[in-house]
Amino acid sequence: MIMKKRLTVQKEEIRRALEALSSVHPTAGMVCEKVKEKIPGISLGTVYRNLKKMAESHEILQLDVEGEGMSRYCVNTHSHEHFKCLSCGRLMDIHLPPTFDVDEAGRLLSEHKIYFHRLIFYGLCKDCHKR
Amino acid sequence: MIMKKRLTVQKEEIRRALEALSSVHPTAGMVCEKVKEKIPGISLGTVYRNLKKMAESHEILQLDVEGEGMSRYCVNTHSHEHFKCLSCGRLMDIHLPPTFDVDEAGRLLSEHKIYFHRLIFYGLCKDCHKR
DNA sequence: ATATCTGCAAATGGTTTGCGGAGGA
DNA sequence: TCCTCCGCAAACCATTTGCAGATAT
Repeated sequence: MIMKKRLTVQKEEIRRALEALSSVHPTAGMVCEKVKEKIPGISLGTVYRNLKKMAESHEILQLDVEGEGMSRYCVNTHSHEHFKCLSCGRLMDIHLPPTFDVDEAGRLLSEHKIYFHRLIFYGLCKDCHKR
Repeated sequence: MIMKKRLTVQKEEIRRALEALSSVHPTAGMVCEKVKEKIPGISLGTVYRNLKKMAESHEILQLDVEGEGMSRYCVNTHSHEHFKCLSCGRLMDIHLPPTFDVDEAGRLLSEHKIYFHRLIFYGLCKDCHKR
């Protein structure tokens, strides 16, 4: 049972939107709005379907932030962590040094086979903290 | 505007259920079923309302595991991390050594004020890995 | 006494899905 | 042509909420 993947303009634009919005870590709805600039007729269902496939194939990250009722998506698959500001609500990237290997620490401290992790910090961002 | 808290049997039993089910990291529905053994008439709405308050006041942890459509709850507020087995689906505790200070690493590597974090590892648990 | 809490049931809202038609290979 | 993908709209389902009565203090 071979499942051939097709390249559609919708899929391309969804990826493009994810990249354009990467700094805000968009939700499915935000991605859909962005794609509408190019494809006004795009449907939210299509966006969800594609995001789900991309997340399952590890092309993108799906982030479930505590307290938010919806998922955010991240095109940056390079190892990095996230920070959520409890004041302004922004979700930002944080890069830990390679010497601080989270997965490796988990492997050393448990007998499980660890594939990947999700780490989100919560607090006040630099800007909100100053005020 | 003072909001006085009342002690109700529902609240007590919800906490008791959370403790009894702590090893499985129960969902709201599971907590409700457990409480029904003592209070058959308990409503799911009451369970949700209490869990939400407890999570907001940091009495318990609310865990949003990737791919699961619902929250899990954790009474253990001592510092620890979680591991989700992608095969059997179990969510387990992992204890990292105090020397591996996740929050401190975040503070050092960013200019944000970090209050807490959520870290979940994904992979194959010891049992599933053996098979 | 009275303000909070509960049970009930309806509403909410993000996400999924069935279907018939469109379109990529 | 064939089969996957799309748009549409309804369905799903975890969670929230309005209301009237119950209850803790």
